[in-house]
Amino acid sequence: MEKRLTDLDWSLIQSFVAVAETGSLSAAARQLNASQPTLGRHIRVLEDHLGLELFHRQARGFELTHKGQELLTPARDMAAAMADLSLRAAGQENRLEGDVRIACSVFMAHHAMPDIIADIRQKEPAIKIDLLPSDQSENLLFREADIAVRMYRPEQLDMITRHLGNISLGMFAAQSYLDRKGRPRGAVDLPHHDIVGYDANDDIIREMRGMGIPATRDWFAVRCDNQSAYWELVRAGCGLGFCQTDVARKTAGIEEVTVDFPLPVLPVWLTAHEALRHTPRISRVWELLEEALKPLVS
Amino acid sequence: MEKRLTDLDWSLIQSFVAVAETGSLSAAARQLNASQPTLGRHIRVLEDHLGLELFHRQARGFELTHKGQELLTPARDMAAAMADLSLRAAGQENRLEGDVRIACSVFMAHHAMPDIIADIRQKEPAIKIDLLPSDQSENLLFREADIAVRMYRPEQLDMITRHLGNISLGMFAAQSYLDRKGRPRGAVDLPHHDIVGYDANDDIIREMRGMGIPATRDWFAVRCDNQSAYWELVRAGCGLGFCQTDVARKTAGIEEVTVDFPLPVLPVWLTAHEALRHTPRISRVWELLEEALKPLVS
DNA sequence: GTTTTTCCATTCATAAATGAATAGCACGGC
DNA sequence: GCCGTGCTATTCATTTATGAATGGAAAAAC
Repeated sequence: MEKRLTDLDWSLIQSFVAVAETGSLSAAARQLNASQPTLGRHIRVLEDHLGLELFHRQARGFELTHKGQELLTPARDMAAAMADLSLRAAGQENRLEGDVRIACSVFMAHHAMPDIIADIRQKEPAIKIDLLPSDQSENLLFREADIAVRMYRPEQLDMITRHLGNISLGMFAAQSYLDRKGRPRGAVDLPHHDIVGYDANDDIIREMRGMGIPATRDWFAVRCDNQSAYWELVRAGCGLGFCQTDVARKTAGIEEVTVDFPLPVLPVWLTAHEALRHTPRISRVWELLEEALKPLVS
Repeated sequence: MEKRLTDLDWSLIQSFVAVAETGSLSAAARQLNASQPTLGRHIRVLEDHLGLELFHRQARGFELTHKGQELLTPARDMAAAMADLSLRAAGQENRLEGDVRIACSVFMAHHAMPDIIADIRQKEPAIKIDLLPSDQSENLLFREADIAVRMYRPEQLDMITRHLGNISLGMFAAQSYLDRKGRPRGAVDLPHHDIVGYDANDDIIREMRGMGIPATRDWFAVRCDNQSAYWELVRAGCGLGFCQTDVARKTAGIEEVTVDFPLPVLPVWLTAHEALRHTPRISRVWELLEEALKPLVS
């Protein structure tokens, strides 16, 4: 016998939102820490229950039908209410234990954060840390992360932010490269050198052009968007490259290259959701992060 | 390992709302068509996950803590969004089959509705009917019923309503009673008769006083709030009683008593949620109800 | 004061859900 | 054109959730 709509299991809507937003059962399964057959069954059960076809089945995923689109609005309202609830719940917790999720750049995840997190783990063994390396702007609103370390001022509402200071950048190269190609004495020498650049990411090009240096994509003999791999390329002698001075100076076999133009600094911000400011494990980790990051900035 | 908050199963919130609003695991289980141990586990899992105590355990049920109260707001937002979603889904259906839930008074559920529903079932075998006898004002907003038959003008927003007409009332008694006690000729004779009245429900008293008849609770030798039982009491000869004239006239062994004061009429309204007006099975049942109820009213 | 009723917590057999494994398909990259 | 990738659908062994049964407690009814 067909059940009433009020008997609909809310977790089916949870699955519906995930599939609608990711575009596939597999991606939704990864997002919800479930499996692809499970998500597939949830969508089928939901469609049978509502008597509606919510998705067009494509070879490479699911696409919302118009009817499915119509239902996504209230479904997202449920997701927003759920996020609100979990935020309020987290804000009320008083245990100095549990998980804390920290988002930061991929590069920082490779360099500064491992030692910092090792330190946090020693000081607070009951707190477990999830590290989210990402060069995209995390949406803290849905609590994909509890605390974020940012290189730009966060502008979301309801967030607490603190500017810790600035990281200076420098231009560096492997000694092996410099021995082979010579040491540039200024901007005029740069066209005679190999420079490691980004691929699709045009941050460097825009920054150089902003300084009056007519850089183009062709200037870069080696290009890579992954910042950690980028640094390994520089270290391997592929050319000149940019790096945070504190990281570079710790790297063996690397020399700082004199530049006669000013390089920008990177601001470093800590940010977290305002509702969590008094959650013991969040405020404790914030404290420890601040303590650890302060010496790295000016 | 403790899971992230975003991994919280939304159906736990569904259970949370039900327990919060009903005040007990058992009542919530009945409401959600689940079992008491299941609801108990859901609340425990939710509390463990959030790290919060949401309810005080009482001997006769669960009472929200302050923290639980705080979370009820977003939890109810989820419920509201779910109701909106299921309404939109229902509004989009195009099948002339499925369940339709009809709410009406207990009395009507006993008398007029069985024949009407038998007729609907014959005409539309693919439509299944749930009948909700209730003398309380159902909240159609959360779709406890799809269509309601009302004796007062529904005033909720977003509803479609139609006034079908009015049911007339009369005063009746069993022939056996009248043979024994005589036939009253007017209001002046009433104090010499037994009248079947209500118990806690003071509708009759208020109505009589409104007509200038100084009725009190003591006037009624037999009192019962259950309207079907009430009518059986009248039929059994317990005294004079009020009834819808169409129902009374079909009852063997019952005589209408002449009264020299006007009795009120009962308006009959059909009402349903506006969003469902084009849902085939809803509009079909509405049609059939209207067709069947029209002859009963003037 | 006693009995009845309603509730929650616990146990465990059963039912239902899950996910590993797999096949097949279509698209994208080379 | 071929190969690799990512996807969905299906099957079935395993895991997990459910609910029947039960005991105990407290409140309500008599």
